[in-house]
Amino acid sequence: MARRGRVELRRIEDRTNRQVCFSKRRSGLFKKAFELSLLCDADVALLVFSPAGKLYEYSSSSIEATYDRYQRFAGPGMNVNGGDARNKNDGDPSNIQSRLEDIASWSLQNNADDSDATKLEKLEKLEKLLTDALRNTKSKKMLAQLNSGASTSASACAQNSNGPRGLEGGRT
Amino acid sequence: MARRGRVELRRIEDRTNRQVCFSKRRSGLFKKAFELSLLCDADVALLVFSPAGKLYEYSSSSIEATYDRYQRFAGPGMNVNGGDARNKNDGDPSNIQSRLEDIASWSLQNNADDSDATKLEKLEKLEKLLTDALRNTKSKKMLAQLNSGASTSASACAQNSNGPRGLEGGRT
DNA sequence: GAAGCTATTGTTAGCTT
DNA sequence: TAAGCTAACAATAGCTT
Repeated sequence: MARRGRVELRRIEDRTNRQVCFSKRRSGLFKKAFELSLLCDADVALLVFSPAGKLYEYSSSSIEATYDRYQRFAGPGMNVNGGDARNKNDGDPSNIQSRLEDIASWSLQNNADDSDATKLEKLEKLEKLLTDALRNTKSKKMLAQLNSGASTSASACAQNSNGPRGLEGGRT
Repeated sequence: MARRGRVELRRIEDRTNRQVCFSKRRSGLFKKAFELSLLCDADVALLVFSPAGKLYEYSSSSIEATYDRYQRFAGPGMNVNGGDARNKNDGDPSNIQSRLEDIASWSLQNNADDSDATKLEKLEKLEKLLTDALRNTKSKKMLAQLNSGASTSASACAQNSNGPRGLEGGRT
């Protein structure tokens, strides 16, 4: 039913058991890595080689990019380098971008384990949603274009958009 | 005393809260990584950059060695598994749909107050984001289509080869 | 603003199918 | 062999100090 006691922290000797444990814990580890990057806006790169030599990877941006960053950071006696080239809109000006990134990220993560057929189904649904959203946006854009004057009356509006008011009605 | 409900999977907006969460979860993640490598005899490399740019690393052997191994492995074939699945019953598409609806709703509401010129600017930005997301989704879909062998629906394959970063494919 | 507490959610070892 | 179940264990969000 359930385990008898605490987990012993040493190599699992039984081969089958070790493989099953690897599969389960790898799954959990990748989930945790993903959650950390999403919740806390961290850059995470994770490489795992199974005992059999099979590779599993996750990265919130890309393995290569994160490793490059690591080398610049830890390699030579590089200076502090707190900030970096990445321009994450931290002040959540257009929070839309963050959320789209979240969706893409989540989608990728979530699809990784499915069969290709199931994955395809989900992706088709997502594609439709995005297509609809895009069509809707284009439509509104056209309207705004007409209203703002056919010719480009580029006005100097502050690009300061406030946070996502009314967005917090979160889903579970 | 304790949390009210389940954790929302989105970026934590409050900075202090995000920092505390980062610290706690980072600790948990590294522990899990260590346990995986020990229990299952796996080679694990983990790089984490905090939002502030601070580096945290763990590797069962060495970051460099594992990255070298990764390059040799992923270089030619590009057959790599990404992260793993999450709650299976937590309907994937519906969650995505909710979030897209949130975005659309927010966009609509948020744009109401703006001048048309500003609105136009924002909509153009949103359009670009959606276009990118759609292209990315089509890419992944095409990949899934190829892997699943049979084409279930008559959707045309996208032409862009600008695939998503983490090509997932190998399932065994 | 770090450290400790605990109710609550989340993970998983051993089992069953 | 893989997939699903559930009791037991572990992680942690919000709180207090």
